Amino acid sequence: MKSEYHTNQTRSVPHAPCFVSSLRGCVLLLFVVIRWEEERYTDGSKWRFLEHKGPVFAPPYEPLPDKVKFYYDGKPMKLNPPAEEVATFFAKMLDHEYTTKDIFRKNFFKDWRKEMTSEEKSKITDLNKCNFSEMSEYFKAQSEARKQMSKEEKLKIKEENERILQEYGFCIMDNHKERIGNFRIEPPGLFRGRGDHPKMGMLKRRIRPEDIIINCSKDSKQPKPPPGTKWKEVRHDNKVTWLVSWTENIQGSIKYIMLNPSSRIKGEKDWQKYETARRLKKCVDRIRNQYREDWKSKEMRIRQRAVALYFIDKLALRAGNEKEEGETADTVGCCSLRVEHIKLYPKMDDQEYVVEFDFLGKDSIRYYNKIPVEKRVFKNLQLFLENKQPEDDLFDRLNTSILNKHLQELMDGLTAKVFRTYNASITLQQQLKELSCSDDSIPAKVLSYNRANRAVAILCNHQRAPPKTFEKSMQNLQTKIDEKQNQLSAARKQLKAAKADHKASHDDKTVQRIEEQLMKLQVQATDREENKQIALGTSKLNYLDPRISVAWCKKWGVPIEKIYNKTQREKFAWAIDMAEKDYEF
DNA sequence: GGCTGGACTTGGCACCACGGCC
DNA sequence: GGCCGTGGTGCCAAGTCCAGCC
Repeated sequence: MKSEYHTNQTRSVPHAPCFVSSLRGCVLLLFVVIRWEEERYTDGSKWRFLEHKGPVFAPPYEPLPDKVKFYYDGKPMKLNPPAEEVATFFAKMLDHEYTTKDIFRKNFFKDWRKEMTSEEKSKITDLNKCNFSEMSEYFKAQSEARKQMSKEEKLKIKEENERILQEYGFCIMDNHKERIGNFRIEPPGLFRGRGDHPKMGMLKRRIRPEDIIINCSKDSKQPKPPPGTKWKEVRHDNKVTWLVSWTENIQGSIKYIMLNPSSRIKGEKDWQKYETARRLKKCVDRIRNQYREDWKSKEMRIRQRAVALYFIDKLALRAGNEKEEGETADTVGCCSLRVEHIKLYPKMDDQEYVVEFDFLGKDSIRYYNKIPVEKRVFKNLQLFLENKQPEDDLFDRLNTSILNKHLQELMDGLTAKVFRTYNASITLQQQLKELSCSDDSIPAKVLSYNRANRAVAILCNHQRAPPKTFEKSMQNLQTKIDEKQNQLSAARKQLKAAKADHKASHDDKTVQRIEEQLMKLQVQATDREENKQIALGTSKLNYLDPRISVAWCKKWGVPIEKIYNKTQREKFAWAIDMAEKDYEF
């Protein structure tokens, strides 16, 4: 069996017919087509053979040493292991703001009490009387000790991790050895949602083998549960891509272990996504004309649909599914916008028909934007707002399902999120065309690339909190620039003097080298400053057709390593193989 | 047509290994 | 050789979308 496997490293065979363009030999070409035909199942199945070793469980709880005490109402109290474990979760977060929040404390205390013995329960009735500080100190000391470990000890841990990775981190799917994404089961702890989450502080319970569903092929060697335990179920469902699943107890949703982005199955899906977006490019004008027409429709539902689609297209808003109230943080997308999230200004400064958006989107990231819109859109919005309360839906005749059904009719495979992919990728391509300059040095070209990437991140509202070390690191960089400038003027002086004396010419090069170094630093500073509150990663990883970047690198002679790190190159191996310098999205 | 569960993608952030610098 | 800053990575939450059910 083993000799048939291709590892990621040795595999040079692309996953899709388009890869053919980058291949030279006919024999190889034939092989690609056959292999592709073989693996692209028409019956909806995702694989024929799947073998893996199952998940790695979180290490069991180790009770605290007796000297580390928990105090209730000033008196030491030894907790039983289950209650003690949950207490340690809280103690570990003591420095975090979370533990001061009412909801967090309330949820935690309620779930903690469930783990107590009846005796503990009757004693511990008020979280405010609990003192976790000794526990907290103990964990801080432990993490400090970990940092102070000797090289040998650190190496040993590293080797052990590597061993686990080798054993559990790979699977075999249809003749390929593939890297698994997240083969470790999430450890128990306190749930921390994002934003104002009503469930923050609840206990995320420990996952046991009895909770685990294994998915593998019948003819594979099945993973063994830890001694003395059983899996919940072993199934052989090749219509799905996951290897392991379990149900988490906070939302009752299912969690999965799936393959790494570098895997064939993920790469193919990614490629498909961008192909759908490219198909949208071909018919986007038609669709835009259509929704503009629909702004005039007699039917309210059609007008709403058309205005919502306009926002999704123009502003790259997310679809906005309905959410169960009280289960999650109150966030919205386009279809779930409420009256309170927009304000209309017939005139603002020198612009007409301005809409102001202010709402919390995915991950409770604020979306704030003021944009002028067409008069028709504006009038429609006024109509939608009539006789409504702030908490009413802006688009009361619309939801994502209605919208996506409509989109499906306009183009096969079209959904709301395709617009985000399309607009992100087309923006990158346009920006790169505008910003790139052949006279630029490599660092300047990379800055242009980052700026194009940044334009997309801004469009998609990918924000981040400024890094905690931002100010300091900017200062450090500025110091370096100042030093370099001094160095440069010194070198220039020297050169001038040398020239006057008709001395050696190699000093010329020294000046040049310093100039380059200085320019590099200045570019770095600009890039970092502009990037203060913008996160580039998400768009780079999920929205930008990597073939645009690969082609750009080839066209402008920028090494791909300057744009994609190793992991990203692995994820985008298909694109690196495929795209030539003239690739057009 | 609404509801729900399931599968899969997208998202920000904390943490830590690693490389550069003194 | 130790310190410091940072990029990369893992973590895991939170979206999207679809199928199947009634």
